[in-house]
Amino acid sequence: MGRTHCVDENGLKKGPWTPEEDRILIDYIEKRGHGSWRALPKLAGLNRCGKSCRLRWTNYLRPDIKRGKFSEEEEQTIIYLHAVLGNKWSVIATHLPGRTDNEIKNFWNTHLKKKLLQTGIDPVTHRPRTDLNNNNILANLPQLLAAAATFSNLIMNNNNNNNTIPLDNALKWQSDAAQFLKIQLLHNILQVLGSPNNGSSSTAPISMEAMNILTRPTFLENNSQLYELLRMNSQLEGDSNNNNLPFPNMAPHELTQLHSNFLNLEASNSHQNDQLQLSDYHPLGQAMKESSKICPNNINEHFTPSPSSSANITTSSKLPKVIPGSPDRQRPNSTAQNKISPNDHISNHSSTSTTFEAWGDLMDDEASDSYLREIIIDQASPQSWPFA
DNA sequence: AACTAATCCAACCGCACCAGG
DNA sequence: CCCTGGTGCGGTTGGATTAGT
Repeated sequence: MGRTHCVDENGLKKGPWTPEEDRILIDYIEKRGHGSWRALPKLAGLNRCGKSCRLRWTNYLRPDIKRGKFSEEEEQTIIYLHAVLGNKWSVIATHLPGRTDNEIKNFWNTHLKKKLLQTGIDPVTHRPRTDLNNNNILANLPQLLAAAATFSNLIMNNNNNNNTIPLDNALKWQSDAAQFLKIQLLHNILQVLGSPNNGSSSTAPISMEAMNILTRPTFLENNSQLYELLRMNSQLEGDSNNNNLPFPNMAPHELTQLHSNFLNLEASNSHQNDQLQLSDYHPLGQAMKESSKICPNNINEHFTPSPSSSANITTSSKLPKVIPGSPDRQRPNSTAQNKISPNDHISNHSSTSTTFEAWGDLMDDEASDSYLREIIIDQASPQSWPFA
């Protein structure tokens, strides 16, 4: 694996290491230590550059390197730390004994990135994906639904298992994430319903199907604020008679307020006063916080978000705790409880009707909308919200 | 069985940082 | 302060392997 055998301009070998070269390098370092990497190859009798030797040792030959698959715990730690630190692989590696930065980086790029994307999370920002525009929202809704459903189901499962005490923070985090996804779904649906130039020729049928779901008594009961937002949207579209929606008696100023509230949802992701911090939700983060109390410089030294990292975690909020999002990692007992199976929606449910039904089911979940209501209702004053 | 596409991952590249002179 | 060598780090490459047709 790796590169072909070749020789650079100085006659030094490049490419994959042979077992013999490995043995020479190990023998030398075990006896004398690596010392100066530049001098090592000559002293050890290797026709390699020092850099190549260092890389081979640190990424592969070191005796304390752990091989094999990453555990679930390691996965979650990586995603958590990536959200906090960005692509600081070496720092992340210091929290995963036996794993190298290179290995973690590769694992991230080949597995975790995709996993997060599948669950509707942007792997760069660690927020729900924002690359879903009016034209492709319908195609992507199933994924977002699957993500939200997965979050919800995980919460349910954990609650049912009386597992909440050690996982309280993590569950809250997940709950927040699920609610956040719902807000995003609403936002996206409103876009579809409300945009006259959404590029879709199926606007009217979608609206009707959506309305069928949204007018369910249970949905209405549990999500009245959402419903009013939809009504408002309908009115903005010119449906002044609100033929499709109830609550026909809402005063114009109330509509204006609702509109304003909704815009506030989208307005900003920067000025947050009551932010939740990742460190409040992940055990590692809590440990770090404790550590920083003992040694105040510690946390800055090790956990200053990279300027290039858009995660900017200490100023963002409500990042979802990592969950086993890929279908093959679903908990066995979660399948039966799934109102929406991720598999179903990703692979089977292509109709908008099914999508909206699923969304309706999700939003009907009585345990899931209080936060949503709170957000919508409380939007009277400008408040930051991680809506990208 | 043969071919192609997708995935994996060791290794390389180039830049940045730091310490010593 | 500047220069230079050594090292660390993040991004990228490309051959090997695996999966799919």
